[in-house]
Amino acid sequence: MGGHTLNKKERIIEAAIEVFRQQGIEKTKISDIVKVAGIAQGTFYLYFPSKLSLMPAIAEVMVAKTLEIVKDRVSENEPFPKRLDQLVDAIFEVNEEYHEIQALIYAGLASTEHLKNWETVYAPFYEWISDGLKQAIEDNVIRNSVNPERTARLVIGLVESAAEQIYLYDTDKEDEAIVQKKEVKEFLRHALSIK
Amino acid sequence: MGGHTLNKKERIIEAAIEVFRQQGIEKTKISDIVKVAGIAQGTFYLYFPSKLSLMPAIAEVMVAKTLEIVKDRVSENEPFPKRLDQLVDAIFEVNEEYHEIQALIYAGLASTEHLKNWETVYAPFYEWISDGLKQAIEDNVIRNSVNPERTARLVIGLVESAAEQIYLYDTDKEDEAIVQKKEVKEFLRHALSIK
Amino acid sequence: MGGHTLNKKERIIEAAIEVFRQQGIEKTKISDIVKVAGIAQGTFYLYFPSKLSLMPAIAEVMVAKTLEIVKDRVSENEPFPKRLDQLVDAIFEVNEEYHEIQALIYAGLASTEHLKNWETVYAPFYEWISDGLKQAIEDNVIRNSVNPERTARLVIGLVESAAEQIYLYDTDKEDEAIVQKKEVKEFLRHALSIK
Amino acid sequence: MGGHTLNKKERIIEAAIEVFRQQGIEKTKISDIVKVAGIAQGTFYLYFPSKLSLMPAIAEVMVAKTLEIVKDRVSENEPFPKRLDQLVDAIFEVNEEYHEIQALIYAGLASTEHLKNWETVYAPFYEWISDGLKQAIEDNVIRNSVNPERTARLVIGLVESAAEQIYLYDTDKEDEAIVQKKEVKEFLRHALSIK
DNA sequence: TATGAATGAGATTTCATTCAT
DNA sequence: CATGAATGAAATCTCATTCAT
Repeated sequence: MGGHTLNKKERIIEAAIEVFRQQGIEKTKISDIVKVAGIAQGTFYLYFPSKLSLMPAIAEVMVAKTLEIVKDRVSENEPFPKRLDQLVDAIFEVNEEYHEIQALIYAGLASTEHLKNWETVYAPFYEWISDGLKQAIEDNVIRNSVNPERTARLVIGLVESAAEQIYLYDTDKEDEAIVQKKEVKEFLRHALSIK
Repeated sequence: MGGHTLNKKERIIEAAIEVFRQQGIEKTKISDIVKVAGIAQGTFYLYFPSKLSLMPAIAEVMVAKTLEIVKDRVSENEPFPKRLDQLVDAIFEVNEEYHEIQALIYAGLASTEHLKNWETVYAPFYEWISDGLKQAIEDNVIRNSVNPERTARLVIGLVESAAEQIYLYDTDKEDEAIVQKKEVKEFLRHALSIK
Repeated sequence: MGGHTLNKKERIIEAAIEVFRQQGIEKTKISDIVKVAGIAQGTFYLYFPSKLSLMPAIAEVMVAKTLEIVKDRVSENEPFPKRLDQLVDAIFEVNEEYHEIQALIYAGLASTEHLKNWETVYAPFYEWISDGLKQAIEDNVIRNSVNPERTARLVIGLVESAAEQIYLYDTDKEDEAIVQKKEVKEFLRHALSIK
Repeated sequence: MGGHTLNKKERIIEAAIEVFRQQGIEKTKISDIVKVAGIAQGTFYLYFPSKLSLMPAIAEVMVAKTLEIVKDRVSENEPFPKRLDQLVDAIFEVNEEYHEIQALIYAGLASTEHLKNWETVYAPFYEWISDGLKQAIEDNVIRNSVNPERTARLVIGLVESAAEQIYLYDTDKEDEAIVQKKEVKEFLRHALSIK
C-alpha cells in the first residue's frame, strides 16, 4: 500500500501534502515535491501547471481523509448526543493531526481563484452532517427549527475554529484541548436544544 | 485624511493591505507594495525586514478596524439579545468588506512563525466579547455554565466562519446573508440559553 | 488529395510549413508539428534528427512550388518582354501567398550549417531563368553583354526583394503591388536593354 | 571609446551583436550576452523582455552602421556613375563584414511581430539613396521615368541580394565578388539608363 | 515502424535585497 | 532617512530527446 501503488498524479499530491506540512507552502519548491514523489521535475508539469494549482486537489484529499475519520469515530448506533460528542472528538483529532494542512488549504485556496471550489470540496462532509441532523429532527431529539443544511455548516465551522484555536500553536496542548472540547460540546448541545 | 497624512510605516501597511486584497500574498511583490505606497524600493527595508513580517502589523490593523466597527454597531444600552444580533450583523458587515483579508491574515500568519501572535492580536476583540458575556451572566440573561473567555472565542469563530461561507465567494449574496444571519442568531441564542 | 495520401515524411514537412507560417520557427515546438501531422512525438525522430534539419526539405518543396507556378504563368510562345512581365507577376504571386516562408527558409538555413545547400536548392529556378536569358540573347532581344547565369540570380534577387517589400507587411496592399510591379518591370526592361 | 563609455542598453546591444555573429541567435543564451556585456543576468531584463526583442534595436544599429559606411565611401563630388559604383562597392563591403548579421536581422525580425518596423528601420537608408536619384534626374544623368523612392528600394534590394549570394557562404570569394560587382554595376547602369 | 509518457539538462525569469549616491 | 538601479542566487518552466512497450 506504499507510494508506489499510486499513480503519478496521486504520488505528487501525497508528496506535496507531506512537504507542505513540513515546511509550509512558501518555502516549498517544486523540486522538493518531485524529490519526495520520486519523479522528474518535468513530470510535475504534465499534471499540474503550478504549485498553487495543487491546492484544490490537496483540499479534496484532506476532506476525504477527514470524512473517513469522522465516519469511523462516530458510531452508527449510539444516541444522538453521544454521536455529537464523538463528532467533536473526531474533528479535534483530525485537526491535531493535520493542523498545518487546514491553514495551508485555506491559504492556498485563498491565494488563487480556486476558492470557488471550496463549497464543492466540502460538500460531502456538509451532506453527511446534514443527514445526521435531519434524522435527529425526525427522531425529535433536537429542536425542529434547525435548518439541517445551514446548521451543518455552522457546526463544522464552530468545531473546526475551536480546534484550530488550540492546535494552530505547535506546542502540545492536550489539557487545553480537553477543556475546549468540553465547552464546545456544551455549546453545541444547547445550540441544537438537545432533549 | 488621505494616505499622505500617514507616516511611512502606516503607508506601507495600508498599501500592503490594498495590494494583498487585489492579488493575494503569494503574487504580491515588494515592488508592488512600494509602488502603491509611493516610496522607493529600498525604503521598505528601513521599516520591515521582509514581506511576511508585515502580517502581524496588518492583522493588528484589521482587528482594530473590526473592533471599531463592532463597538460602533452594538448599542451599549440595548438588552443582551438585541446586542447579540447586532454583533452578528457587525461581524458579517466587516467580513463582507474585508473577506479577502481574513484569509490573508490567516495565510500570512500561517506561513510564518508569527502564528503565535495570533492570540495576542485577537486579544482585545476576545476580551470585549468576553466582558459582554460576563455581564450577561451577572445579569442572569444567559446560562451561567458559560465560560466567558472560552465562549467568546467560540462565538467569534462561529460567526466569522458563517460569514466567510457566504462572502468567500465574490458573487453578491445579500439574500443568502440574511438567511444565514438569521440561522446563526437562533443558533447562538440557544447555545447561550438566552432567557 | 488530402494530407492522408502523403507518406509520413511528407506529412511532417507539410505540417512544419503550416506551423512555421503561423508561429515562426523559434516558437514552434516539435510537439506542435507532430500534432498537426497527426503522428506521435517519437515518430518525428524516425524521419528527421532535429527541427532545423527540416529546413532544407522545406526549402526544396517551396522552390519546387515556386518554379511550378512560374512555369505555369509564363507562356512559352509569347515574346520575351511579355514573358518577363509574366515572370514578375508570378514571383509576386508566390510571394503574396508564401511571404512568411521566404523569410523562414532564409532564417532556418541561416541558423544552421545547411546554408550551403541554398545554392543547390535554388539551382533549378536559376537554371530556368538562365536558359530564358540565353535564348533572348540568341534571339537578339536583350543586350548580349548579359551573363545569363549571373543575371538570372540578379533578376530573381531583385524581383523577390521587391515583392517582399510589399508583402512582408500583412496588410493587404494590392494597389501598392500594382505600382511596384510596374516599376520593377520597367527597371528590368532597361537593365536588360530590351530592344 | 571602449564598451565602458556606453550606457547599459547600448552595452547589451553591442554584446548581443557580437555573440549572435559568433554563434547565431538560436544557440545564444541570455547568459552569453550578459557575460560579454559585463552585467548581471537580471539587469538584462531591466532593458529587454526577451532575446528576440533585441532584434529591432540591433537592426537599427546595423542600418546606421551601413549608412555610415556608405556615406563615407561615396564621394560627394564625383559624377553619378562613379558614385553608383562606389555605392555597390560599399554595400558589398558591409555585407562582407556583417553578412551573418543581415541574415540574423532578417531571421530575428521574421520570428517576431517586429517585422513591421523593418520599413522604419531602413527608412534613412532608402531616403539617402532616393535623394541621390532625385538629384541625378534633375541633372539629367539618368532616365526621368525613374520613381526615386521606389527605385531606391529596388536598388538596395538588388545590390544586397547580389552581395548575399556571394557572402552568405563563409568561404572566401574575393574573385567571385569582383565579377559579381561588375555584373551588378552594368545591370544597374542600364536599369537607370545612365547617359 | 510507431508510440507518447517520462525525463532532466539547461534555459528563462523573478524578485528580495543591497549599496553607492 | 531615502533612493532605485543593479544584483545574482534561486526559482520556475520548457521541450528536445529517449525508450519501454
